[in-house]
Amino acid sequence: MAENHGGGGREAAAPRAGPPPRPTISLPPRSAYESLFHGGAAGGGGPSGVSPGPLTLVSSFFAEDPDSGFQSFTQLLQGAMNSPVGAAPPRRPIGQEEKEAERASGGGMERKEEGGLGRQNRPSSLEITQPLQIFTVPPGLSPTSLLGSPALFSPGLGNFGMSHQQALAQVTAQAAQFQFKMLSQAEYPACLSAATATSLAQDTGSAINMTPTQEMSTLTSNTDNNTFKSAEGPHADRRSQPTAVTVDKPSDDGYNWRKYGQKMVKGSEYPRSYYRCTHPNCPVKKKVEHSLGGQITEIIYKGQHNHQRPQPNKHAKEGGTLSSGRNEFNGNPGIPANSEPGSQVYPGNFSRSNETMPAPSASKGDQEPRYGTPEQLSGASDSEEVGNVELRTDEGGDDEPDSKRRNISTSSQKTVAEPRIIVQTTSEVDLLDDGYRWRKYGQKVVKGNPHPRSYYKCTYAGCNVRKHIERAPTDPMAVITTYEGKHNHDVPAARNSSHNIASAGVASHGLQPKGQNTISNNQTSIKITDYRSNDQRPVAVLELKEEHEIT
DNA sequence: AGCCTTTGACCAGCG
DNA sequence: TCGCTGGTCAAAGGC
Repeated sequence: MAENHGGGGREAAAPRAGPPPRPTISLPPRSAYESLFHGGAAGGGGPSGVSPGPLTLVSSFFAEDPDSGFQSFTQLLQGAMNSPVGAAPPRRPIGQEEKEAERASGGGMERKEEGGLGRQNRPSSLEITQPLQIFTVPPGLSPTSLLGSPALFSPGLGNFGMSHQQALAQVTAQAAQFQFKMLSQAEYPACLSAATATSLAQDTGSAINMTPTQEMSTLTSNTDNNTFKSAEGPHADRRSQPTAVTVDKPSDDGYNWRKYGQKMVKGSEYPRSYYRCTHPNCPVKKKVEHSLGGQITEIIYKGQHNHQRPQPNKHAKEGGTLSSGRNEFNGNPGIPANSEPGSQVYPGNFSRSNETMPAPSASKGDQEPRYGTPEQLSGASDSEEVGNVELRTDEGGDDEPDSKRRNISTSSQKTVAEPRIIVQTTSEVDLLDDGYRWRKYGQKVVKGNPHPRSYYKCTYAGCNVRKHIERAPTDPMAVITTYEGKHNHDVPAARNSSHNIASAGVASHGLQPKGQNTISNNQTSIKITDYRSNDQRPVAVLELKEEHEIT
């Protein structure tokens, strides 16, 4: 094994400064999510006539579910804080998180069902019919101030200290969790592990327009604290056992990969291998970090497969691994060809057989869902894998450091028990692609938020539309996008026609800021978006518009 | 023969 | 400009 791939000692493995612990998002009971997506009459149909105040509207947006213990947005947030699922307090001091993680680690990575995963009744319909909610911010109240206002997110319920970023993180986390629960409980046996559910969700993602994958990350972030309790039930005991990653064939994810490089990376004691999909013209690559023992410590996927997963050939040379079931979770998780760009991290416990994780299948339609059959689900459960899933976002640019931090924190500190699988897109711009072309002209790090807020200008000549993007401190996939101005041109054809499915996906979900064209120059549109969805569709969107007169 | 891995070298981005 | 670093190339060899 080449130690220093680059040779010449160029890749000195100087230990990197301790990474900031990963922020975690605690999750509320799923009912909150149902509230979110089943917003009833008040929010569902959109207010007609009188435009309600932000708080009113948002509250109605998140309420109305009879099953929900939370009747308002505020309560939703409150629920997040008190959620037994997200046992970790929302804004727990970082140090405490680590301590808890250590403590839990010592206790054996136990994961038990707690408070709801797989237990609560689920509505049968997973369809998100909630239209994009838009409300008008009264003049004089800027979106920023609105978002930053404790009153918006925690009126009267004791959460006044919460910043909008924190609230955003929680909201998105809740939305994500909602998805997961919906799927794992409504669609799958209670014993279905999180990863399994994810896989299934991915298979069914087109139908339900969302997948739980992202919330897995969220859930897994709790896993770091070992607060995530899987629905494994009797298998929980097994989880308490140290789970060494035994995925020694990182390419066994259903796709064919060719290794094209390996090198030591700074900050990691393990070599990193580079693979690319062997399918012609498929841009997908993945990076795999191994421990010296061959255990995978991290897998980072980048790009989207533009083809279906190769049909399994049980008589092929890899039949041995196939016979035990591929580690589908290792497959480019949820990166079907038509998924929007985005990034997810899928750290998780790999089963002892390392091949049992069902994975999202890129294939749909006529192709039988290999990865989602009840048989597989049971198999997955029996194999004790999954359940420990942490979804993190990782985009090329700004989040790269975060990825590295995770790498250190989990791989080094948690040994190699939980490889993280990351799906990485190429850039923040891609992630937030709205069809237009943007040039980044600045970014700024805001105190309290490890993710810089980035500023973009429309590159079209004469167009002065700008947008800036801010990520929730706890979850970079939770994004606040603020548009300023109105495009004086159409969406560039190239982007429209072929850029990526992201645009289409976003557009189809109301994220494509079509409204932008209707936004006057003196209008600001803010979107709070959680892109954490396996098909890269937003799982939660809150759009605010600020209109103010030009005097 | 074709595909894969290995591995030294090169390149580009960034501070 | 320079050094560091991550990512990639491509020749060589193995299966």
